[in-house]
Amino acid sequence: MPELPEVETIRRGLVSLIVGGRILSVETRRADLRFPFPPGLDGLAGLWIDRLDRRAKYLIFRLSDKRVLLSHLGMTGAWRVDRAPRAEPTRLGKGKRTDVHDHLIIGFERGGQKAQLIYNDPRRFGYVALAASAAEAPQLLGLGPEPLGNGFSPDHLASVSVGRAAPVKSVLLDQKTVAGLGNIYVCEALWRAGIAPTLPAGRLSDMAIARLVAAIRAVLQEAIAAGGSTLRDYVDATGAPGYFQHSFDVYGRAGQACRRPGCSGTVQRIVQSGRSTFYCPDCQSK
DNA sequence: ACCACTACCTGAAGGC
DNA sequence: TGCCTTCAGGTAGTGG
Repeated sequence: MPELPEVETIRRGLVSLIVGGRILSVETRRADLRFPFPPGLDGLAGLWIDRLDRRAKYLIFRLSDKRVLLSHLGMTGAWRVDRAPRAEPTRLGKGKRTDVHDHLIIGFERGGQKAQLIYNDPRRFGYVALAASAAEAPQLLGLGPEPLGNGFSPDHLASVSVGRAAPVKSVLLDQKTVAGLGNIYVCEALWRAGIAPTLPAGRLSDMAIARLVAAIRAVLQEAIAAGGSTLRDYVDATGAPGYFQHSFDVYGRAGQACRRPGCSGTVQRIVQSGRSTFYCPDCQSK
């Protein structure tokens, strides 16, 4: 599901619902997601949620004892807030608020009102982790710069591309290169920059690198403004879908006409490193 | 160090 | 209706 724009959209939606809240209880519905739940989750009761930040595709819940709860959403992870208490599992039938894929339920109180912060993840590729601080979270070490921050520059992309034989598509998907891109936005950015996804990263010209950095920034900013992209099941913290999928130029458009003015090419689907790549061979040539 | 491939898990969609 | 195959927003681990 979620690349940087979707995670950022979820973060923004959750902030106004949970920041300032006090955790009352933590319930896990099964022993593990992709990785086992960390021990001591129930020990979070009594702490306040001071802030909610994002780094790359991770949500960072900052707690009042300075610890952080990290959340990676994998392919299908989602957070939502239920205002009313959930129905007990014994109450079945229509209108039930339970879901077999609700794996983590954090009860909290905010402004005198009780609510639940719920993590749902059908495929369970996501996970949560606890760390003494964000700086000490191993998951965040080694991540490349934020694509919308100052650390992501043509110079940076050029320096990590030197000598690389791997296709530029694969290098951009590597979170050590730049943190937060996924399959959709890499395809879209390469199309905007007019660069073939198969080009070895080390053969990018300085001009191409400059176009690519600008394209990555632009597509992510536009996607955030649109609330992310909903392919099948992604929704934000309030249950609303994104709508950037209507702006895709290549992703999911195999066999359709290239949208670049003056280009008469057809979008192709190929497989790189086991993942679908969508591009126009006619205008993505360098 | 680099690169490609596989596994992890569930569900939706399409073909027959 | 149902069975089977393919595909899906990610990434950690393995082996060449």
